[in-house]
Amino acid sequence: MERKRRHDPERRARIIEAALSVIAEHGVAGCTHRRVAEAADVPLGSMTYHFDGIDSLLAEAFALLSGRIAEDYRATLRAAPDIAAAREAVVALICNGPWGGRGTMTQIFELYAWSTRHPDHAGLMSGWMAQSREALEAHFTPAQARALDAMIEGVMIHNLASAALIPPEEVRAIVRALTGG
Amino acid sequence: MERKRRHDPERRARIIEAALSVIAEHGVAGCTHRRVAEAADVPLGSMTYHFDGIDSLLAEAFALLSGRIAEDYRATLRAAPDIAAAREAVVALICNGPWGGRGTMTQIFELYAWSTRHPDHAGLMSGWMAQSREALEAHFTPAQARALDAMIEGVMIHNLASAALIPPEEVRAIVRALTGG
DNA sequence: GATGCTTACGTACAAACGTACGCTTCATGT
DNA sequence: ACATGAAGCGTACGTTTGTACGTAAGCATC
Repeated sequence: MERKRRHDPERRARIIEAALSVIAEHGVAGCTHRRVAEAADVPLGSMTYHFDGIDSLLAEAFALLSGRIAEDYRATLRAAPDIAAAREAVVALICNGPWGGRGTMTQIFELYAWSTRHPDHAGLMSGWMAQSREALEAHFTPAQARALDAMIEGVMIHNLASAALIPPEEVRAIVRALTGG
Repeated sequence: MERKRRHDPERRARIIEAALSVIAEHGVAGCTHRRVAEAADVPLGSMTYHFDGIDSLLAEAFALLSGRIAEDYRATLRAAPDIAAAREAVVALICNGPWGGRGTMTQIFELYAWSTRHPDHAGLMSGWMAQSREALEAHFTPAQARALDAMIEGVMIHNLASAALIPPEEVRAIVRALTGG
């Protein structure tokens, strides 16, 4: 009988990471203890040891996802020195789109669906949006920030669905229209 | 031994309807034959009799959902006699929002997530968006239609997440900005 | 190296799942 | 009234699921 990797401090984090990738591939519907365990290369027993149940694992996974994306968002905008650059940053956010491939977008949809059905975790969605709005308000008025934020979301979804991407030039024009430039 | 309702021509449709409401409440993850059967008040056996499997039931349910929403969309826009009315129709679409309560939005997210993971049914999403874009193009230029379509999506999502709705006045301003009015 | 305490794992179990299939019921033609 | 075929249901089966729990490994202390 052989026991391996008893000491493995990254394990918990690796499980969460694995959960995200399982979600991307199989959705929340297919995110089972066993599948995640295999993806993370940990024994099944580790699942119930590290997490209180599948829902609590999902909650942590989604928290990681939203935190990560919000950070990306913030960083991109913070780097902009003036309004013109900020506008261009927004264009970049939209066009570089789902921050890491199609899978990320799937994860985001699953997050939306899941958090809508779990009022206890509604903060995942609203907090994230508050953060992105706040990041935008460093450069724009609150009303403009609201409009841009919604626009980013909407364009990304449409870009994902219809394969025919809205060209950057057009995105730029929209951003200009929304920010009175 | 008692047998009931052998003759029940609406049964198939009722099952699909029930599937949608189960999805709203439990997500695709919790959409099981048994739960749907109970919701539709039909015996479990009817599930496999009327549908080839759970995925094929989901596909039909989502098709119904998207068709229904697209129709709503089209009808609202078709009723507008001129540009000004069309703009107002768009505002109405956004503000009256999820066409039938929070549950509808959950269903839509689940549809997005599901169809993204099922390439065979990607047409559900892209077809719907094509339809709504087409409806918009009766009144606006293609570029404006794309922008409005994305905007509608984005604002609705944000309205759902953050409880603090974007006021109609502001929506009206955005629509005006996007359509050069 | 023996002891005791913490950490982590293997495994077993009940519940819930999707699905197949034989049998009942009904409508129809005679 | 009866036969017959189609339609629809009840049930049972093999899998997969989440989770609990006894037990083994690691580690500090002596």
